[in-house]
Amino acid sequence: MRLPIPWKKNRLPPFTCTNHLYFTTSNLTRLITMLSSPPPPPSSNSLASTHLQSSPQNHQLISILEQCRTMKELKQIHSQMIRTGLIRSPVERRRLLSFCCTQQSGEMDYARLLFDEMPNPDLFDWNSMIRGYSNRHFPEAAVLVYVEMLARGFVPDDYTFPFLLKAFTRDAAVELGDELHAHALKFGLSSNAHVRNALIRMYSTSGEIDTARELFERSSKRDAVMWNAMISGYNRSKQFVESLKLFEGMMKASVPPTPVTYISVLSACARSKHLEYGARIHGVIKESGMLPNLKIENALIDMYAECGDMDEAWRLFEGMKVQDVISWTAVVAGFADSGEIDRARMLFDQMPERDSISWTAMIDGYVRASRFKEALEIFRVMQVANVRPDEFTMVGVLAACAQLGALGVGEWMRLYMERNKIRIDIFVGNALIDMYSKCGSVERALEIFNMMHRRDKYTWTAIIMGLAVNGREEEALDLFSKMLGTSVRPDEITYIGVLSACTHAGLVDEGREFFSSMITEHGIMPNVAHYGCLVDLLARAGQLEEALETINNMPMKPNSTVWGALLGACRIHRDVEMAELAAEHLLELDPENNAAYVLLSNIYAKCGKWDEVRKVRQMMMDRGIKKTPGCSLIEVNGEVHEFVAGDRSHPGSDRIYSKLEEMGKELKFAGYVPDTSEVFLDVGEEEKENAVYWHSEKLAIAFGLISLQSGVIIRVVKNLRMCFDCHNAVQFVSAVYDREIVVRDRTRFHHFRGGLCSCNDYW
DNA sequence: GTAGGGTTAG
Repeated sequence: MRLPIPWKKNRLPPFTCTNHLYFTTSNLTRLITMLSSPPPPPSSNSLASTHLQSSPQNHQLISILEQCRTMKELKQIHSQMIRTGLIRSPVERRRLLSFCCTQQSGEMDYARLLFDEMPNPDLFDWNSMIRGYSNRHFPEAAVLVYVEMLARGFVPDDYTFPFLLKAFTRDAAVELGDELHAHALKFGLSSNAHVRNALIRMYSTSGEIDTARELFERSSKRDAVMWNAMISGYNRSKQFVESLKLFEGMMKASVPPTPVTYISVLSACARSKHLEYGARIHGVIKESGMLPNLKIENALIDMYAECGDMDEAWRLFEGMKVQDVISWTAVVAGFADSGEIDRARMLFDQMPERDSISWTAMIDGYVRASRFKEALEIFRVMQVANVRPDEFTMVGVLAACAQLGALGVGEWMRLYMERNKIRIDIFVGNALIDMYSKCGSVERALEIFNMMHRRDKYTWTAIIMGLAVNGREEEALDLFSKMLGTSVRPDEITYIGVLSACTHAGLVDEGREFFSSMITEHGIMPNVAHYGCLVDLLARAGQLEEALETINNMPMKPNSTVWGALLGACRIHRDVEMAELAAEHLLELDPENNAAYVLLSNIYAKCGKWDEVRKVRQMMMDRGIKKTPGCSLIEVNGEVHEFVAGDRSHPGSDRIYSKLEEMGKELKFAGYVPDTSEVFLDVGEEEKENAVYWHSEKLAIAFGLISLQSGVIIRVVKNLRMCFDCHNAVQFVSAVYDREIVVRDRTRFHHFRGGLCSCNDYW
């Protein structure tokens, strides 16, 4: 079939007029051919139905049908219609079908049954079916009906495509968009404004914003709706500057903006944090006489809140005659974002009505405020309130699980999603990979990665990072080279993952190579974090001088992470002189950095320089600097337990400490010697032993040994780096108690099994 | 006798 399609050749190759194979090879066409069948015989009951309709009983039924509100009522009416024979009237049948397809309460399964019973469905009925599936967000089902319709010899009209395309998700738009566009052209419908706007929307959904723009440009008449469609298309592709430019163009073309125009433009200002422009638009809106208007006011509140002007957002909110759930959510999210999380919570509790978006905004607020347990707690309350979480919600709670290292809760979330039919879309998939990686369950992370159909740079970055910190550096680098074979490009964060893989594995040469190919091959200029990785890589591998040289030659000012990396390596390599230099720079940049003091004193202590240790301690006291207390989390039965060193606040404390004592004996029997070289205090040997005995991770592990069945992996999350003694002790525990233990510390994972650690003592 | 554009969250 050759199609007379006037279209630019280089832009849309699959259906330009030169490609006449298109319709014969496509999936849709194959389906259409497969389904093609002779049309059903014409109905023979039209006369009868005319006769039936006139009975008084049927008149009554028809008027009840007109007022019908629920499916239950509809089904009753339907059965009566069958009894009286009214069902044979095509008009009344159609009314039943329309109800199912267009009403909120309508059911598409029932619609399909009705439709299949229709002797002669016409184009209106086919459109109704398509519209019904579309409204319920079943694009695939809508397309199938469309295909069936073509196979039965019907020709779509200018209603068909807007209905069909309305529900298109990104996947559907990518897969079928071009082909359906070709159909619209073939049927001569593409110049219809409704069809064209539907196509513009569809292309901006599939990411082909330039194609959308081309449709827009090629239109002879552009009304406000078309401008709006194009502006929101740019919003959808996150090209906010283009949205604003287009709005300017609309003004120049003297097309009067509608409320929707302003809502879209304000959204563009909000998301690009363009407060000044937003405020100007605010002025224009005031003059337009469109206010008060709930939706515009909501957009204004959102714009001010996102741009950080909470005073103005709050003023607007308070001045509103009516507020809806969107207005409330915008201020709650605004306060949460600006750091006033408790105020946000207070408002949240006052909300007259909360939907899943409001709950999600609150959950995300807690996550951003690093209050992860509260994020999980409010998710629980959300379920009590019987509000159904969606994909967005799950991303938030999974992030909380990731930070807490709460694998059990994370697993529960995944089951929950399965049971509640929450899809693993690309965002949820990425969040799951991150959660599993940060909980040390890299196998599960890989499972998710492998089942994802679509992967973006965040997907690849998450899995590369996950493998890198879990001691599977080679696989991380393998996946990175696989990533380079796809169309997804790495960004600066991906390279942090790649470089940390090299650091953890001590792959100095490879790391150097990646560092330079990042610049030469991908045009990514290294930032201070990349230099931090490079310094870490060199220093940890013992090339301290070279690391220092790198710092001195950096094109930007080194930050505390960079000096911290050098200082940390000095601890491993016991280089006091270099440590002093690094600490000096570090404290100059960040005088409050308690980790620097602690590291320096650790190094002095290791080298037996007790006078120096005392000096550092004195300095800390003089300056009022306190060591961040070590803190370890362990999850048991879905509850996260928290321990700090020497902690006795846990209800099971007595049992934990006696377990700890027993552990000490067992470990010593197996050859473990406490390594007190890093103890911060200059005290007697016995006290030092106690000091390391009571480190938070040992408490958490003792608790894990008591409360978790044998065979269950003990997983602990620690806020600081593990000390040498704990690392050594846990290796012994894994052998003596035959337990797999996973500890996530500040920088990486340690998987202990059979007396060995996945980090090969290189951390 | 049906329809097109929009806002709050990752």
